[in-house]
Amino acid sequence: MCMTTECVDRMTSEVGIDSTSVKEANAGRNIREGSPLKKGPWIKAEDAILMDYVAKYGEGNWSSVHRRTGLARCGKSCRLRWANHLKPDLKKGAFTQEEEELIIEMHAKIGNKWARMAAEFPGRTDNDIKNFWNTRLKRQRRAEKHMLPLGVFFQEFSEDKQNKELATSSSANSDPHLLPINNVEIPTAENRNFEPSQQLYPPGLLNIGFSSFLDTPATSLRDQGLNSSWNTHSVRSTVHSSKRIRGSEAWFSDQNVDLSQAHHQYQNDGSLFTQSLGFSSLYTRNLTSNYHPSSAGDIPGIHASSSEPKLKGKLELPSFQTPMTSWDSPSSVPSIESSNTFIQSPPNEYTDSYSLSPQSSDLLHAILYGSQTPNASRNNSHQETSRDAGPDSCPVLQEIQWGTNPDAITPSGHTITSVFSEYTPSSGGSLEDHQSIAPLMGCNINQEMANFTPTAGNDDTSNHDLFSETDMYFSSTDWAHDKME
DNA sequence: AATGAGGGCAACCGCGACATT
DNA sequence: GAATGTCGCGGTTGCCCTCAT
Repeated sequence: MCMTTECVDRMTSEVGIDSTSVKEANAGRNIREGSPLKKGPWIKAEDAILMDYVAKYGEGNWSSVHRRTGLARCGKSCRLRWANHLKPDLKKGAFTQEEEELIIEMHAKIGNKWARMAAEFPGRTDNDIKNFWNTRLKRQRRAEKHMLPLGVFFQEFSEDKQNKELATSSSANSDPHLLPINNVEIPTAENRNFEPSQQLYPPGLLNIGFSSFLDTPATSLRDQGLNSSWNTHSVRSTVHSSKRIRGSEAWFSDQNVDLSQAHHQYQNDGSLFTQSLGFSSLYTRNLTSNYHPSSAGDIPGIHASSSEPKLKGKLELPSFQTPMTSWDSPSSVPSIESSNTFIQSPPNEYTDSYSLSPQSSDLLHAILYGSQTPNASRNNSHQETSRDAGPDSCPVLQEIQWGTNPDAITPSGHTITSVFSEYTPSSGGSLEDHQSIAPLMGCNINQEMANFTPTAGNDDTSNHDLFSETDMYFSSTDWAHDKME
């Protein structure tokens, strides 16, 4: 279809739009594609035409915009432009802290349902929220690039131990595709197609203490003032969730926390377990209804010593979150971004309420903002560049120190200690004390790492392979290189 | 001052759901 | 019931700006 000058004149007169402005608006249309429709940035003249059209015909019938006004834009483009920019009640500007917190909470519950989220934010568009979230992911990925390759880290801690312990522990594992970390077996780099299948973890486990922390802007962590004691044994990272959960497994192991016991516990009382970690009841419901772990064996890649029941039921997944049935035979390999999103998007149904319980919200706040930390997201984004990957900004170090800072105050006035106390099961099970929860939260890592004993691959390359070559656990190897320099 | 990296944002694309013919 | 059109959603890309080196 060719929009001739005569056509434009005729149509614009019908609609009452100045034909000159239409001609002006249509200048520079996408000639290359041979399309009568224009692509790319909108100009004011186009906006004016579209606004006139909406004023006259109302929202909708986007496909007729081109027909009725001669505006060389497709209906979809018009709808998008209107919805994202021209709509009168749109709220522009940075997200407030409250909005950010709500986004985080909602994303934890419903995943990448931007439109549904936007419905809860008057004046905000799904695109706004999506961009906001993706920006966080970018930041997150950047932070990951600078984190410590744990192989190096572990080696530093265990060089003096591994030689004498290697013989006994390595003999315990005969699977060449698995590198044991104590009792936890981890697929080696040989399983290149392997991608952690996060949905096979208890959703809440992934969601609190790891991914939420992951979301925390680097400066938010740095600004907690927890930056004074960097040393060569400190981990520098915001760890990818898939890495973090793996680390947590090692921590469980190192803390003599038996995963099977832990899982038994939340099989018996999912709420206790999840709440102990600050999970909302939403996750509890998932744990108790869809997820029935009874031992570490329910978590692929963790090979418990006994046989266990498998996952029951099918978890509802966001569109991109293709379920995988096993660690080494993924039906698809989601991107890192997807993985992140996945982890942060437990496959839960939309619930009747977005709000976490006050207590879990407290813990969420504690995780996200630490001690009276002013939100440092976009306004400080430029301070969060690669410079923040320096020793002073080691997120995990801050996790460690944060974990040792019992007086950190949540926005609602609770100390970290009190929140932990509130959520720590008072008795029974292997998660009965802070010590067992702390590893989940990244606390006391020094001790645990110090206890860590590589049981295989006691050379540089094997660790390196495990933690960086796969691109799934650790995205960067340049940290060690930097460190050498 | 030049340059590259990263952040933020706008817009497009592909796909699926739904309505209409 | 099939074909077609429309709309909405989620994912991705590209551009521009800022900042650090």
